[in-house]
Amino acid sequence: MQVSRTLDYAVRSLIYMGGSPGLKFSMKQISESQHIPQNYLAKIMRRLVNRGIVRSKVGPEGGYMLRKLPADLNLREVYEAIEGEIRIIDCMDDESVCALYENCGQLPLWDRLKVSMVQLLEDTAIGDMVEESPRGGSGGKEELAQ
Amino acid sequence: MQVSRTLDYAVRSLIYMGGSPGLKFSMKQISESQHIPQNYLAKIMRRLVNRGIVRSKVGPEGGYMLRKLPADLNLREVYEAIEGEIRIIDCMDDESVCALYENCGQLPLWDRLKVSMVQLLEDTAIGDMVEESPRGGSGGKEELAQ
DNA sequence: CCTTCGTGGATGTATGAAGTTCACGAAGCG
DNA sequence: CGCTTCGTGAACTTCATACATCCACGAAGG
Repeated sequence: MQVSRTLDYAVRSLIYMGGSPGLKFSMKQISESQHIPQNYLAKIMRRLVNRGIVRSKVGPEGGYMLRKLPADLNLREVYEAIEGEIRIIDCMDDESVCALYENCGQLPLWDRLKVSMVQLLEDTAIGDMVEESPRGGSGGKEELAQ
Repeated sequence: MQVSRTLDYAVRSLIYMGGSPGLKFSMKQISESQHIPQNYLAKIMRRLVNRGIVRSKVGPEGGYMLRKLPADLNLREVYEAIEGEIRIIDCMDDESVCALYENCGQLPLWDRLKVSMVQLLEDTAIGDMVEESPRGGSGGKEELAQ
């Protein structure tokens, strides 16, 4: 019942970027400042790009930009971009998994847990986390997006 | 961010036992009715025994019994017996894990998530789940404890 | 046309969950 | 007493997947 390091990396990166909204960040900038292996970060960023959370630009002066204001980007979107649909237990939406599905007393609990989790994630924006970050995400030394 | 199958097994077994409080169940009874490999169930049951959640009896006519009424056994106890202390992310109580600990904006989120999770688990008893189980846990064909 | 830098896919690795095996000893029963 | 039942404890195997690396490719700016 833990959050993956991959999600941690993604959130970290977005908080960093959210510290200077409107700026563009190279993979190197992000990976070095956030202590994330660059090649691995590349894979994570692609998921965020595919989900429309960040915009990418290739070539010299390339990098990534948030597509939304940090205050409008909630954690549920990020979670789902990285982990896929939220599910607490395998059988949750797929009764073929478990022989006891029809007679399962624990499903309601896991469902309540999921609902409260989704609620919390939805109510939290990257912007909120930027503010809770002592140094407020990135430092502002980045170049302006073209 | 999923519950382990092991925890699922533990909860299942306890719901089953909670269906007939005061009765004793052999490992075979539990493993067969709940579709859990018997040798693996043995390992799970030992954790529940060590945590004082169930009582065991060895030898012929041996088996397991709940030590509490199902209504008094909450899910947090069970969770912690199986998974250890609840933590959403590795760095949660151990700042040595992460270089960014002091400057981390996401910790408050994971902490809120943990708190709400603990709350929910604590507020749910095995007894509640027995009632939500269509057939109400075990069927009542078990022998009385001596 | 040379360099920069993200893309996409293939590949490697290591950890932990899930499951198995087995020798042991407690305890009921004849 | 001796046989059988049945949980105990530890060692061991298997397998999936999270995490990470590598590299050839192509877009784009100077």
